[in-house]
Amino acid sequence: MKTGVEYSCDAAVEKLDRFLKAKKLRRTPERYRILEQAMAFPKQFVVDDLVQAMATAAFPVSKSTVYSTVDLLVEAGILRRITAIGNGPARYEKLEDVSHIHLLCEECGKLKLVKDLNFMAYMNARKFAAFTTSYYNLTVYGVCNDCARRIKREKSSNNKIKRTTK
Amino acid sequence: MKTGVEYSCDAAVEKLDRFLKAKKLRRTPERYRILEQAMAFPKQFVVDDLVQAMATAAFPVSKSTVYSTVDLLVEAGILRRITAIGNGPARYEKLEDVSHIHLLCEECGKLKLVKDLNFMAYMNARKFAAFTTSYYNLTVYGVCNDCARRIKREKSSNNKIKRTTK
DNA sequence: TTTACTGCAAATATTTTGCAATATC
DNA sequence: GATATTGCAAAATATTTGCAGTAAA
Repeated sequence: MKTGVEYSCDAAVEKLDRFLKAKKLRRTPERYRILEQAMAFPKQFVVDDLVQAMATAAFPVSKSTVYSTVDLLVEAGILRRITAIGNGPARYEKLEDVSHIHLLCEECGKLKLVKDLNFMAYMNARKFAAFTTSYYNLTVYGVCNDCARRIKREKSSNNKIKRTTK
Repeated sequence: MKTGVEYSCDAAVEKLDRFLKAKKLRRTPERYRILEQAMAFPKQFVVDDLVQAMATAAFPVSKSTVYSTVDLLVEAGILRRITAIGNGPARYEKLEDVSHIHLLCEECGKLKLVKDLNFMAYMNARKFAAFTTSYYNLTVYGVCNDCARRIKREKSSNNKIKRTTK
């Protein structure tokens, strides 16, 4: 453990503060520095990304600590845990991104966030029987134009090979 | 491998047929029996569920075979692979269920499917720039009434304990 | 007859756990 | 000072891979 760290002061930090206080858990430097790095990612990240980011930020922490901290951040409602494509490690994203529509390319795994005010208004008004909503996520699976082009190219070059070898 | 199996004949079977033919893969009994069991699950299932179901159906297959077969079924557009809560094994569901709204309780992990024609109509018309949609999934995270009641009960009994020990 | 498929076991990947040292409250 | 947290290593869990025997085309 290390000491003497100032904490930057935004909404997520306050949220973590409240959470730790409510649960009578400790405000360690590790937890606040990991939160800082997590919020700095422009999009989804995995545990190893955070371990690396911490090392780069001259505050190396163990993988176990990152695992336990992201668990806390999920419980505190700051991050969301997702694993959408393939078998890789779990991915995390800021909960503030969640209400955007997620466009996920099934070919390259790239993710794009789209804001849709109609949809958000509809969902905010929508109630479900016997269920209290905390948040929602709409993911659209498909193929991005880059991959569509690439696939088309590969197909046509396949055809050429077949034709010439006949 | 075993032989002499008749294949039941519904949409999913035909879909698998076309897929295997197109990819020049083999129509093994294992693949069709696993498909049959997968379609018989009323909701999400994991690989081990399928292994067990096959054993119960007097057609035991290895775990590797089930793994490779569900991969095929996902690729064929018959199943969808999901892992929404916790770190357990990957879960699968029929793609025909996907366009329903998924209500997922974050406490007990129970899933309820809700049909919403307004939402489906909106999504079917919705186009995204530089992206070709194949399907979409709306998951609503929250707490089901059963869990809400349980939590409330636990809280009030906690308060009682605190009060008496003071 | 050719080669894809199955099933076993071993390898790999991801996450959790036990425990000693240490920092927070 | 009491105990929650960190970090290491080992354990547990989930999935993939290599390979020999076998079945589908």
